Amino acid sequence: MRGVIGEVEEKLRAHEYKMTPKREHVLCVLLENKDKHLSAEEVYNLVKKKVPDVGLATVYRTLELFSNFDIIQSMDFGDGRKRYEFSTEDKDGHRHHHLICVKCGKIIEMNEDLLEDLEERVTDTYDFTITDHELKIFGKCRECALKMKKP
Amino acid sequence: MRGVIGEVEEKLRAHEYKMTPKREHVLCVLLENKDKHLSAEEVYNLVKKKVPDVGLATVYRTLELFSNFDIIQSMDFGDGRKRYEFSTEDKDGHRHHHLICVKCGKIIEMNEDLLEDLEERVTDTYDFTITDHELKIFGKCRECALKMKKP
DNA sequence: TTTCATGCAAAGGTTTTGCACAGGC
DNA sequence: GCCTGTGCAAAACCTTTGCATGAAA
Repeated sequence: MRGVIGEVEEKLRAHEYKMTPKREHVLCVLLENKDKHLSAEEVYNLVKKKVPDVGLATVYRTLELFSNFDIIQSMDFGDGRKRYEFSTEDKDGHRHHHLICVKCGKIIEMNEDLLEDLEERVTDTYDFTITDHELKIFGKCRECALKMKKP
Repeated sequence: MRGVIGEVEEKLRAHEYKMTPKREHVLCVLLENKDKHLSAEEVYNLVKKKVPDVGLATVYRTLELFSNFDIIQSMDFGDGRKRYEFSTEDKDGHRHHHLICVKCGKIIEMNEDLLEDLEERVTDTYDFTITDHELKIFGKCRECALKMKKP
């Protein structure tokens, strides 16, 4: 885990930014919540627990900074706020994808890269140079699907 | 084209809403810009050209109304505002997908439904009942890819 | 007359920005 | 001392809501 912080520090330093204690706390919160998709305010509240004198603006600025260097990813599930997640990209730099339950809002991650052949077809058909893709699948998770059967 | 307006009118009436002149203008603007992905404000400005006394709130309310009845679709390309498009869904109710040029912002539509086998795999693996999906592919369009070669 | 639609202005929620101060090199 | 990072508050931005007016059935 320490190693990750070091890596990020290097990435930042390479662009003339420093790894400050506040930034480290933001990063830690994101690392401790790899499975979640935190909003800026959620990150803010979690950081505040450790460092009460942090400002919301700093959190926003830090998230933007991390996002610019692909340390974290910002995403949007259509609820009016951005959500952030520590980047666990594969070697191709692709995001992983999400199953979004329209009933309970649960978000399930798919780590597979299932779109390779699709990419090929797109590249051929549209003459489009793909750098990334994002797939959201909406539906009902098992629990909610079961609930629906017994109303 | 007239037929479309009639269809929408029916859909609305089925839910006890009326097709008013303002709503019709909003619909027309969306029909006339099927290929674009207009923001609420862009719709507002276009409607204003025809009916100067329209209010922004009405446009928002109308877009919300149409959206609820799947007459139009709202989507999000990550630029902080929702965009709207007249629904040209296929029979399965699936959205079509988008290629988003990260250089010029151009959005190219893919009307194909390329994800059928993927859906099967997801259903099997995650026990997830899919109702819809949304795929965004980021990259460079041909023009921008060419520009990049001669800097 | 009763109901729904609308314009305007205000409020709401999220994110960004301006500015002065603090802190490390 | 200089430069970056930071907190606070204000602003900006998109969207929603309240309310009184207006149109329609």
